[in-house]
Amino acid sequence: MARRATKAPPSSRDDLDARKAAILQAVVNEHVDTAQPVGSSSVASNADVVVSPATVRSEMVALEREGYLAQPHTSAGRVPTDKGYRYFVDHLQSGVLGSAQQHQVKEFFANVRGEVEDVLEQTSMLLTQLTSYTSVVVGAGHSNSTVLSVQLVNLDARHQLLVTVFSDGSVVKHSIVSAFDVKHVDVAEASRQLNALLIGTTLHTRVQVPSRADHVATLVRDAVSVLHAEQPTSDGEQVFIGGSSKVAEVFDGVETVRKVLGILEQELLVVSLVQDILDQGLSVAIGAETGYEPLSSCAVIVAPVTIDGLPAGAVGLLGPTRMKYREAMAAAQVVSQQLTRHYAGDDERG
Amino acid sequence: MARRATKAPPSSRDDLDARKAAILQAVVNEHVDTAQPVGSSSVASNADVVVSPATVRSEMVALEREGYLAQPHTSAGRVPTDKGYRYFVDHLQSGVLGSAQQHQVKEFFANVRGEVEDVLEQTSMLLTQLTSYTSVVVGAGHSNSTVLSVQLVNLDARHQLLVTVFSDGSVVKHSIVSAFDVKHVDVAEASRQLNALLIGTTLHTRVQVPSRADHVATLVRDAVSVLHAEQPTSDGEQVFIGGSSKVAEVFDGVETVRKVLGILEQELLVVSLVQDILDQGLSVAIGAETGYEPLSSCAVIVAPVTIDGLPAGAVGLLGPTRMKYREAMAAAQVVSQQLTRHYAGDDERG
DNA sequence: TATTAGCAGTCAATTCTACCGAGTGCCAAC
DNA sequence: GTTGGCACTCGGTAGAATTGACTGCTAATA
Repeated sequence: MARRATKAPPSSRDDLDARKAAILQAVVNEHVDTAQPVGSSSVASNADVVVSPATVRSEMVALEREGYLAQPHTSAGRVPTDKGYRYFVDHLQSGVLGSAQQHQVKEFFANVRGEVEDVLEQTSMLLTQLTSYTSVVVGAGHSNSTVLSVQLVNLDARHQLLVTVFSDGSVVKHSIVSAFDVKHVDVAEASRQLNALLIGTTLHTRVQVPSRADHVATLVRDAVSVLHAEQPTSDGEQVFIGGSSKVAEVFDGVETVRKVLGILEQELLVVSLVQDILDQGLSVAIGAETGYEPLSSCAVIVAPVTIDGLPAGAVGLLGPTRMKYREAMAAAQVVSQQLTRHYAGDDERG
Repeated sequence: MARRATKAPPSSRDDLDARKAAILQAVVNEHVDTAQPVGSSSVASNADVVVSPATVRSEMVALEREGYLAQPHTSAGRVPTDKGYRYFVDHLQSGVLGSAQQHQVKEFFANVRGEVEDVLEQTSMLLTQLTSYTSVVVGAGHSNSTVLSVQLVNLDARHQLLVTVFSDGSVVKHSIVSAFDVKHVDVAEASRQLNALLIGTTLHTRVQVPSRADHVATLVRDAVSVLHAEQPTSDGEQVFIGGSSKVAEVFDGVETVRKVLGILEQELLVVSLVQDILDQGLSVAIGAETGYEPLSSCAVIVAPVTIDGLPAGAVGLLGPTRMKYREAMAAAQVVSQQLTRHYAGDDERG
């Protein structure tokens, strides 16, 4: 077990000597291409590997023992494990987008207009087009935004609608059911008071609500509480998922397809999946790293989007562990950067 | 071809005598259950068919000639064609929901609160739970609604947000990019004028915009045009799709799954699919009747939702042509009725 | 000592064959 | 018109044989 290294010492626990690394990379590249287990001879024919198949074989035995490769069955080639992909990704020199794709991205961001929601949704489609993987775009919640305006509107005597505009350009509505018939003048007055109370605050800000028992005060209290109640569930993040049909293209087993779609259906879960990966400081989660068993054969690539240096969402790509990491990561990165720049107060505002 | 009928005359072009009908129904029922071609003997053992397999066989030959059944290959049983399913559906005595499911629906509608969007989304989940099929809920556009309130909000000097509240409780926002720096007082004044102009109108109403060249008038013109521009694309309908992962459960071929998911991704297309079926006065579209080739092995069940007698959306279910029509149609019908009742000005307002 | 060629062994995938059996169409009998 | 009987068809399955892409091991080599 404890063999002494001669030239390139496997310095610590997670480093392979140059030859093993080259072999591992060859295996990953080949397997991503063909979806088949790869054998020693095809590795040996790789330009970066200058030894014979026999040597490759003995190295592969070592790589398997160390958990980077696995063998589906005795007389088959090797397949990368999650750990193998992890090593591959960690030692990947970041790629660049093909020029056609770069052009496509440029063109896209030069031409998008409209509401943030539309831009984000279209961005997700763009990502899917670029990579052929399912994409996710998460828009930030308005927890950092301040209130620009609130307005109470009478739907009928018992039902009011609270419309709040935030500084990030998002608009939310909340309906209020009153226990008493509300007069128009009261709504107008409550609206006025709410504006005075809330403009400039965030959802976190504690505000002093009137404690009187009259109709207007009750309306104001109800409005504030319904607005601030939004907190716990979700911060109003928006999720846009593009190309879920790619799931059926990219995974083989129907069972896998079902499980992955089942995850994608739950938007809150997708948000926290992306968030968790970012929180761990990762840009890729492979297999079990995603934290969700149904995604054990998936890899998720994420890239944060910021506005004025603050986190403001993320873009993501979901594919099989056997995915084209270099290209996909490049795409995610470029798009997230462009998106960041697009909202850097530059010109357009959603 | 022109055979004279003795007892139950096949009155016109689309009617089968009682025996053929019984056989067709038996085939459909069996096939829906087993997903296998159905043979003469298993049909003959059905309680509603009182003849021998040999007789069944000769009838099945006739049914095949008339296009109700098909034979995958010579020595296999029969499978219903789209036409066969169509006959089956047309002559289906409407079923009722199981009591457990009825209870579930009651409970659901007794407890839902909140914004229309949330209710509709949850309704779609309910439908999926009830039937195990993918469900679609389409919320009406606000083409019939009147404007309750409009408000212009300054995001910054060059960007304004137009927030419009409709009588159906929906809120839409539109962003406006100004060619000049806008003062707050101008925004307030424009807001006032817009309210005077638009309250009570629908999106179809022609309004008289000021033709002056000053900043306020320009803002008002921009706001009106951006609001009315919404028309052509979509009426602001909302689509909620639940249980798209069921697609992978219910269809066998990965290719079919991909095609169907590809359709479901295009929300506008889903809206018009549902709308087309309703416009044809149908409640079920089978195979080619859907009008979309990728859905050729699908059936779509729809049921309209009304508010005050006016169409206000629809619920739908998408499954394989080989689907449990009775149960699914019952579910769609019950849910659409409950939804209609729920918004019949009863108590809660979204 | 590291590398390599050679070789025997393993095992999934493929092909072939035979066969079974579900189901048909036809026909003669009822 | 209905039925039982019968020969026929043909997809699906099961088993055996074959293939071939691998491996691990070992002995020779640099």
